Amino acid sequence: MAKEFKRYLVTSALPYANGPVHIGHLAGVYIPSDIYTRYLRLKGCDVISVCGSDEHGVPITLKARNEGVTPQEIVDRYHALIKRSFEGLGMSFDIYSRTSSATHAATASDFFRKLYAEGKFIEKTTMQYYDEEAQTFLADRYIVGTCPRCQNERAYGDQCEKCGSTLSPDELINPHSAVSGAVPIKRETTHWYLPLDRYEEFLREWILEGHKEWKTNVYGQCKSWLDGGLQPRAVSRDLNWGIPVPAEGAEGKVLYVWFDAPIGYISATKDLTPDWEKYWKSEDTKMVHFIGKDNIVFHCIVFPAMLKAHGGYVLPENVPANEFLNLEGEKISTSRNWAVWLHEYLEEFPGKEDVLRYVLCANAPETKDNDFTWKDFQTRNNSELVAILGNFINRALVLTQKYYGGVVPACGELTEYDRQTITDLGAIKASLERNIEEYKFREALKEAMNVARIGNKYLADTEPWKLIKTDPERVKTILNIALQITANTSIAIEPFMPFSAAKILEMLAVEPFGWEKLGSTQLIAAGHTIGEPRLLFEKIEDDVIQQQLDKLAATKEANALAENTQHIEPQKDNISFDDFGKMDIRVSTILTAEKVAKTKKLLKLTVDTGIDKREIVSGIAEHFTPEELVGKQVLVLVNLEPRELKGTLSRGMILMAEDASGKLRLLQPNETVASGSIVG
RNA sequence: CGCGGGAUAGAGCAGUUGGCAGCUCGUCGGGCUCAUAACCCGGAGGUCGGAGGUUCGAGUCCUUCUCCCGCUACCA
Repeated sequence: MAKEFKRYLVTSALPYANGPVHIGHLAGVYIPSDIYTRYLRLKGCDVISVCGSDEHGVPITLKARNEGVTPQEIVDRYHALIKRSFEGLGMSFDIYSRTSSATHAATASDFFRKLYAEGKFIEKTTMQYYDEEAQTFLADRYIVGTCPRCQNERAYGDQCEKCGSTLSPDELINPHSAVSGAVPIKRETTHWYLPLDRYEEFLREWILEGHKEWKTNVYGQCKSWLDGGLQPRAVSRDLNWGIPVPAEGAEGKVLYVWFDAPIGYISATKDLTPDWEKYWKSEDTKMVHFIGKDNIVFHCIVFPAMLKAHGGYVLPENVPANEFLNLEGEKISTSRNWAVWLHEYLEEFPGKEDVLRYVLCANAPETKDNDFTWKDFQTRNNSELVAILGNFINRALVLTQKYYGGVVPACGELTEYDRQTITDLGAIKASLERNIEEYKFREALKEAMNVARIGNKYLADTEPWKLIKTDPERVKTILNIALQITANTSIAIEPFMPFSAAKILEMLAVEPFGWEKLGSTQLIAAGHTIGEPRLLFEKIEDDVIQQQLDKLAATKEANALAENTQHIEPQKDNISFDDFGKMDIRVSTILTAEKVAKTKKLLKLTVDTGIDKREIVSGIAEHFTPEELVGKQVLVLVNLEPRELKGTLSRGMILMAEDASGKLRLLQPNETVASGSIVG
């Protein structure tokens, strides 16, 4: 049943070049991808691993505008930074390319041109919001206005975050551009669309029938999209940063990043080797995309549809998408600087590349979101890497130096216990292989560490330091086996911790063995002289961890400060006293409060307005618990047009003060007054 | 609103087709003293998110509810 493949093509999600790479990217995508690639190389497979910077798209142009530099300067800066830090971590891409390269421009253009010429696109003209001041069309998200449902003045063109309703830009009251603040106008624009619906049947068959082995999160997501019916998706945008659309009447239009970026995998391969077609166009190539969960749809639905439309390309054999990694309990956020940045880690923890690789793999979010904490980082280093792996290597080497001056003793007759140990060691290879090939890297890493566990147990049980006094001949066999196990650790951990694997080889003064030797007890010949033992890992002390925690605390403080000093909304237009008089605001008492089922933000309140007792639905559930509200006096606008929210008629509005960070506070009289008291 | 994923020992996770709840770390007790106070053995610790159902038997299958994350700007 398992298809035989002659070669492997491994891709890793292209990092977006508007910021550095952080531990979330590493745990989700790059570490698994590198483990997989190194494993295949070690086995002697024909494998290439490609990656590169994704350098187009609106956010980069906005960042450039904010900093007053060109988009090219932005991507140059981050491409260099990302590339360098990947190298520092030992990422073994065969090529790390970029989408602003000439090769990529040509590849992406050709790709588009072929689909265009063959009539694979459809053309649609629509009215889009245009910002005349910034001279740019605006994506839905960059239009801000008042929500027609809850009156929130900072609703986005696609959604109001306050009441949770899905919007279109047309529904916004008083829309303005988030880029310049200008009032946008409607302008006609034409775009090309890839009709994904035409590939629905093919995708359904290929994924739902053909790839039931994909991870549940990936398969489930695909099924959900396919069951919901696919829609045509625009492949072009009105923007001046990107690859120009190679078609009639396409001035000022570029390829949309989602169309452009995955083609980057192809152009990177072209930059790597003239033989690139072998990897992309032979049926016996196994292509694997390493991505994060937010990219599932693009790599499982959209890109395969593109490849299918083009024809001649292989489709991914698997897309092992990971979930997300949190940092100290909170979502990693580039804009809020809540992250551990790879380039900073490499500077602050020199020589500890493998520690990060280990911790991120051992705690990788393979089945659900996980949390990275510095405390856990320290524990894993101290009680796993130092205590189990480093310590075993050190014990074996130090004993050999002490008893035999560094010359490997000969292996004599084996005891039953020796044989059992060798059998246990031999079992690791198959299990390690199975786990890596099933993309279960966390489990695989544990298995690799078991080599050292076996070694520690072997030494503890055989006690050579005692036997040396009574049976020195037996000790030779014991240390020979201990050294063979040491050599095995180097093979087993290489995909995960290449720096440490190399150090072990160096200390043993031997050449790399290759994967197939894993489990062998004939790796080091008797009489061979080993090198000087050095410590493989060092303990990480509390103060080092504390420094990192302090750094994060400082970030948090800076964020809070920035939010408080954010710009104050400008004063609105004057209104007449009559206008003001139309508002009927009353002091009211909250009688009951409960969460509205199936919503995040809504609370259903019963209030005594003095006039009557009425129900009000309010989008404040994220700020107040029902319990703390009951009995409180609040100000209520009682003559607001009633509106139905989630099945309840809401009659009135609770008045709140909202600061720049979006936090809400109740407004109440400074001492209790009778319900129904008029405010004005 | 909808759809997808998740909830299992103090922490982090595994649990294949239903069949005696496991692993790593931590913790407690013991052993060892070659080793970076490291290593080895043993113990304690779980009503498997809540409720209901199917079954001789449910962590696993069904119904329902709650909470977290994603699908939705930056973003893996």
